[in-house]
Amino acid sequence: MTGNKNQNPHVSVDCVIFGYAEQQLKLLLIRRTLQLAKQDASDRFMALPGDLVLEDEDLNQAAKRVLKELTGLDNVFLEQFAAFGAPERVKKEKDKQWLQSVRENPEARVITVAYFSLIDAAACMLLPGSFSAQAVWIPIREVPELAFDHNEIFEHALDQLKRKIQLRPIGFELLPEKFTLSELQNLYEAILGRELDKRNFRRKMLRSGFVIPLEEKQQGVANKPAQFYQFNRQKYEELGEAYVNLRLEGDDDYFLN
Amino acid sequence: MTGNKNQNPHVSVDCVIFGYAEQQLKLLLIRRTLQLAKQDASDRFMALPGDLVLEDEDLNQAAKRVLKELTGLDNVFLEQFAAFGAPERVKKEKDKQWLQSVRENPEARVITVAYFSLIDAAACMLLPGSFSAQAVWIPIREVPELAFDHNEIFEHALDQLKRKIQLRPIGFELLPEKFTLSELQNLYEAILGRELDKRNFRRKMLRSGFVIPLEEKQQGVANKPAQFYQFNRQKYEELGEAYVNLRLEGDDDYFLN
DNA sequence: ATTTCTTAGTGTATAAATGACACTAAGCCA
DNA sequence: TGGCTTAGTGTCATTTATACACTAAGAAAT
Repeated sequence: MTGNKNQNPHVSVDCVIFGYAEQQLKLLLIRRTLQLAKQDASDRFMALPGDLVLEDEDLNQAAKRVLKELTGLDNVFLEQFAAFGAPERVKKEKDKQWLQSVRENPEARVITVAYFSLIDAAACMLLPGSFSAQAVWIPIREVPELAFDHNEIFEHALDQLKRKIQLRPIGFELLPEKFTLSELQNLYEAILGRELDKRNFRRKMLRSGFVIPLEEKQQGVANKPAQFYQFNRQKYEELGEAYVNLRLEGDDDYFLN
Repeated sequence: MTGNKNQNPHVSVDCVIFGYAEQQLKLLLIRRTLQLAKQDASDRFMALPGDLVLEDEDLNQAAKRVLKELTGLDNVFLEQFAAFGAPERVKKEKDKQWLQSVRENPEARVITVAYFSLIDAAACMLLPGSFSAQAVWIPIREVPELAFDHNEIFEHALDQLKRKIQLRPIGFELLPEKFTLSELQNLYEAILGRELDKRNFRRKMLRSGFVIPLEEKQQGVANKPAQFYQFNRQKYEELGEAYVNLRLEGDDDYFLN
């Protein structure tokens, strides 16, 4: 965590950072380590990256700062999605030791504002620097028990992502500049946790106008080389905050008609 | 505001409470009055109902408490939608005097968690009691300059409502138990700020299964009496948090396909 | 050179939803 | 009885959704 001066000890931000690598959706977690290097219970839990908000800092700024310190990335998708403020959320036995080692007032109630972020995992070298901790990518199906109420926050973020991805073309944030439609489909399948029909998926994406084909094709693959595409950022920006129909077939969890 | 003991001076909740009456969508606001009855600048601004969170109180509880104290209503639609935490949000000149009269530490930065609520305005008699203030219903097109960043919070809530109403059948929360389809359409038009085709609207609502016809009809109206309907709460509960396609025609702000 | 393997890429038919549009029905009142 | 007002209804053309199976291209192995 950052230096202690000028922190607001009552409000923090936590970031649920999603990345996509090796055909899997992953979550960026911090492996907590106590300075004292003594093994204890509270050291066993990984946590979402987060920090107390500084006294003169906006919430969004604070989230950006956490993300930047950890990943080196700036100007990536980052959106507030909920505040968590149960009085007992930082008062569980499992978290006590760690809080004592790192907070001036470990008993204080802390309300946290949660953000979710989508990044191209390949484009970010992890900088464990200022967090005095290690950052690791964990596949979302393998997320262990986390510190505080971070499992709840993560689940909430994943729900959010599943919905939002069908209302706004944000999936592209997880991919590199150029990508194939199969990669894009794979990503959607990883997020939604179900398989999609290839032809319907391609039709939907192409008609939406958010993917534009490049001249380039894959090279040196042991099969028919795939066409590369690019995200249509201009159209995305014209969109503003509006929603788009990107609903994909078979989502009984979503639309029931 | 409630008694000062055990408040967390750093976190508040604010409620954007929508009601529907006289064919208009309205916002419930508090007319601030200083105990001292002296006229000053900060007294001119109305504000969203809100309060500091108590030390041992969950955020949702705090919002419920504010709503209950003000309207007497419990068990109504109330949903967190965003946190606002700009450092300067409580530091504008216009709000200073009022803060001094009501807060122990008027300089303190306050992060607020905003909720939006939908209630049947007719079912609630306003109880200005503990707020030492008057509550008033203001049509949403006539909302004046408000205290703090409350205009921003309100606009945000209204956006949210416009979208959400097309993804979940929450419009009914604003109506009495029994209502006519024309009333329902009117409500949607008031929220969305545009006119809808009567036949398409009725088809959509009836097919959705969220309205069920009653035996009863209007009485004593100077025209063909309308059928009464009821909201299908059972189907709503089965829905859980899932989204439904309730999109209405002509929403260029929403879906662009 | 031919075969094999693997992933890319394509089209159609049916069903359902959307959107545009105009007249009749019922009751009250003058 | 006629006039006023709001309720209530149906169709057609277009678009969208869904289910479904084969060919194309390249690399590697024989």
